[in-house]
Amino acid sequence: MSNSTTVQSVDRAIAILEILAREGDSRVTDLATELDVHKSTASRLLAALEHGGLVEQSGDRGRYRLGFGVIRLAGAATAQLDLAKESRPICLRLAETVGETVNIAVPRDGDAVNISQVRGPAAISGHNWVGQRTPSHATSSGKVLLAYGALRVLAELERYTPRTITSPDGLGLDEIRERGWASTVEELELGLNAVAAPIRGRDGSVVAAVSASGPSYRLTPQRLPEVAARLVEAAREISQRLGYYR
Amino acid sequence: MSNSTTVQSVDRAIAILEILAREGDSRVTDLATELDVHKSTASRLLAALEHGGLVEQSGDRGRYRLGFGVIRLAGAATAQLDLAKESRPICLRLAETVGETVNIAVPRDGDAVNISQVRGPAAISGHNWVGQRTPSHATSSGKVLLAYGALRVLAELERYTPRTITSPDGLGLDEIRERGWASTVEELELGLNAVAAPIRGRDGSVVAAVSASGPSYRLTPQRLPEVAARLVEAAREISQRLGYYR
DNA sequence: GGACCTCTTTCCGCTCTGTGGAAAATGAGT
DNA sequence: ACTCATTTTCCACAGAGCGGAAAGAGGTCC
Repeated sequence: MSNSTTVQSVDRAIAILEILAREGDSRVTDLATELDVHKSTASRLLAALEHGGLVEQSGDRGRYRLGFGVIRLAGAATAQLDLAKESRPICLRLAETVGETVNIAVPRDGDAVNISQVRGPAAISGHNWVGQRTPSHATSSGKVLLAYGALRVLAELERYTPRTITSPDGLGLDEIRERGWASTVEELELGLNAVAAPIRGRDGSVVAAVSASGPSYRLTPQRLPEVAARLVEAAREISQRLGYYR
Repeated sequence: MSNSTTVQSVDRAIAILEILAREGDSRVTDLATELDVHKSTASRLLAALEHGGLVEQSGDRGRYRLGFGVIRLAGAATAQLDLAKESRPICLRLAETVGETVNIAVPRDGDAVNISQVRGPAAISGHNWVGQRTPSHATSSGKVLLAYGALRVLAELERYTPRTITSPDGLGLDEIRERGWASTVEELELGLNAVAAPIRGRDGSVVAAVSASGPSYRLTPQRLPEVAARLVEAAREISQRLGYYR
């Protein structure tokens, strides 16, 4: 990744943000001087940044400072960095203990999206799920997110295997909440089983799910409760690291 | 300020930040689709944002998320918004009480820079100081920032009037710290007097000064201690609002 | 209130920067 | 090792961004 594949006006806009962070309130002319660009260029870049909420005018016309949009972005960044960072060591340990692939999934636009993965030690292990959207009703993470209200149940549930549950009532969301974990037995793919538990954010709402998945010859239905207990404990620990105390 | 005076590539870069805030981890192709631009355009915009620290790659090549630079900018934005917002009502009241122009000044590159102002009710009042850099040794705010270590004393101090103090030892910084306020008597301009007190941030360090200034026929040397007492009280109140408890 | 000054914003012609298409590079899966 | 999908880099070209100038806006002074 070299400097030749960048965008000069974006570089300049970012430089404006840096100057405002360092200097506070600044005028168009001062920013133009410091950037070594024409005043109208500085004014136009500031207009774009203001339109995006990253800078705002501080009362007097022509005086600019960083805007609230920056704080909003940082809030999202902090939350995302926290979940990835805090879950990593726990997932590494869990994959060793359970012997299967461990994933973290978050709710996104009606699907469960896997944001990280640690493979188990077995020679035969499943897909790379990172970044993949998975249907909520046919995955254990998805069912957790549905059961705790982080995702909405659709009226029509698509079939992936003969064992996919296609009726909303058949998902057993009440039982999942009561039990504290969800599982799937060859509902997404033949030969693939999984089990998941809910991760809570600071305010107690379920923000993600931690799951273990593996081939059905290894992760048998008989084994699911034992693995679930470990996932529930891991989810509790991750939740605490995110600031949830109960 | 219309949409016609913006910069398309900056708009696109900001849109990428918004998508990452909403979606979390995203791939180049997904961002390109959502932005309705070519993949190479998305890749190049991300490269610029990554170079500026606002996004980072989340382990896997081609997967991007918001970066730490966003959190850093937000930290600066929060600090700046707090000082302006919290000091405003207090300065409004103070200008009425004291009857003179009230300013807040912060240390910037060796000078005291005025970031806000409330004019007193008098018909004759001074300059608009907002945004103006003032020499630290010849202004009351500057002397406060020097006395409490927020600014450094220069070896050579420029003369503005016959009354300007041009020797570093003559500034009386020890006395200012002991007294808790600083003043100037026609040291920056003939006929202009001022007095200032220190504002502390959350960690107790002096981050700004609140001052009152006016014509020397009104703000006489005899009146300075009384006005100073009100400024010290106002500074204490602003400091508390910024999170300083002592 | 008018004149003057300084700064910001908007307009416009021009050129150079950003774009999209294609090729090269890269990484995952079998 | 091969295949495939995705990302990154390269390059020609045109249109987006630039700087200069004019218009707009606000403050100061008389």
